[in-house]
Amino acid sequence: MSSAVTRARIVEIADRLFYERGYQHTSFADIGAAVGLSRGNFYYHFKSKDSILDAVIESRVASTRRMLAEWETEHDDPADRIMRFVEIVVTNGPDIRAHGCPVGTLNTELAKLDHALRGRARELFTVFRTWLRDQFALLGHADQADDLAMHVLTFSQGVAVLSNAYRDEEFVRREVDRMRDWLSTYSR
Amino acid sequence: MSSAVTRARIVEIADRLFYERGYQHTSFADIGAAVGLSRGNFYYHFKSKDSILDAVIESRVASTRRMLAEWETEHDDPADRIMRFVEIVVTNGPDIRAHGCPVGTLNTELAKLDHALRGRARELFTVFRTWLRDQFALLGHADQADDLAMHVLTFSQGVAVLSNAYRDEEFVRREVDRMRDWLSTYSR
DNA sequence: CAGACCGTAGGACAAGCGTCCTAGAAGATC
DNA sequence: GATCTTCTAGGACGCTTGTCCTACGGTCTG
Repeated sequence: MSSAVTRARIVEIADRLFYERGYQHTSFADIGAAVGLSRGNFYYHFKSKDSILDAVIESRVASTRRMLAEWETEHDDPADRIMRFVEIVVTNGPDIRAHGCPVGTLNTELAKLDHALRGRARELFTVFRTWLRDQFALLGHADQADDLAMHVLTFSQGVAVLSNAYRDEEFVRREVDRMRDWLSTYSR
Repeated sequence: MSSAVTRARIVEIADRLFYERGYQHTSFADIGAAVGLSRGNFYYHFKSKDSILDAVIESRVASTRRMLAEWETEHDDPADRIMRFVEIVVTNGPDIRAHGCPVGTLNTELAKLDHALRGRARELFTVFRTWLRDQFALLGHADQADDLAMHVLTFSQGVAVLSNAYRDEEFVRREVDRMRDWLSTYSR
C-alpha cells in the first residue's frame, strides 16, 4: 500500500487511541496491532513516538479548522456559531463522558510530562480561542473579545472534566442552558 | 525508623510526585529516590503501586476535609466560604499553572487508564461538591444547591485546565472576578 | 547475652517499552 | 524479464517497569 495512505491510517488510529487511553498509555505495539502492521515496521513511517504525536496534533488542528469554517457557512449569526461550539459538550457527550475533552486532556497530560510538544498541543486551544474571539468581535465586543472567548473555553473545559468524572448527562445540559443565558446578554 | 513514620513520608512524597508528574509517569524508583529508600524495600510498606495511590487519595480526602472545616470556623458567611474556594485558583496559582488541579488531573488520568481507583478519586470531587452544596443551602438555595455547587466546580476545573495550558495569571483573575459577580446574585 | 522481630538493602525476575536492523516481498521502471 | 525502489515482517537491543525474594543490621524483650 502507498506510504501516504498507510501514514494517514496510522495517524487516524493513533489519534483515536491517544484520545481514548492517553498518550503515555498507548504503546507502539497497540497502534501497530490496531493498524495491522508489525511493530518494527513503524520505523519506516515514523521515526519516533513523538513524531506520531506531532502528526496527530497537526491532523487535529487541520480538522478543527475545517470544522470551524464549515460552521461559518452554516450559521450567519456569530451567536449561533458560538452556541454551536458550546453545544459540543452535548453533541459529543458520550465521548466526553468516557474520555474527556480531546484538547484539554492532551494538554493536561503533556504538561505533566513536560513534553516538548506541549506548545504544539496548546495550538489546538488557540485555534478555538481565536475563532471565538473573532465571533465575539463580529457581535460588536471587539474590546473584550478575547476575554469572552476564554470564558467560553473555561466553560467547555470545566464541563468536560466534570462530566467525565461523574458521567452525568443532566449536569451538562444545565450548564449549557446557563451558558445560553449568559451568551444572550452579548448577542444583538 | 518506625513503620508508621516512613509510611507517612512515602505517602507525602508520592502525593507530590503524582501531582507534579502524573501517576503513570511516577515510578517506584522515583518515589524511592525521593524518600531515600531502596526500590525493593518498598514492598515492606506498600504491596503495590496502586496501594500507594489508594493511600494518597485517602490522605488527600482527609486533608481536604480538614481544610474545609477550618474555612467554616474562619468565615461565618457561607458566601465568604464559597469565595474562599473560588479563590483557590489564585491562592494556589503557581502550582495550578504548573501542574493543573490535583483533583481534576488525577480524575482525568485515572479515567483514561480505566483505573480501578477511579471511583475513589471521584470522592475528592464529591468532598468539595457536598460542602459547596451545604453552603448554598445555608444561603437559602436548598432547592438548587447541588446545581450551584457543580457550577462552581465547573468554573474551577475550567480555569485550572486553561491556566495550566496558557500559564496566564491575568486570565485567572478575570474569571474569579466574573465568578464573584455571579455569586453575589445568590448571596444574602 | 541470646533470640525474636522490625526495618532495610540490593538485586533477580519476567514483561513491556521505544528504538533499530536486516532480509525479503511487492511493485514500478526501463 | 531484469533492476531498482518502496514497503513490510520479525526479531534483537538495551533499558525501565512493577513485583518479589533473600540476607543483613539494628532494636527490643526475656
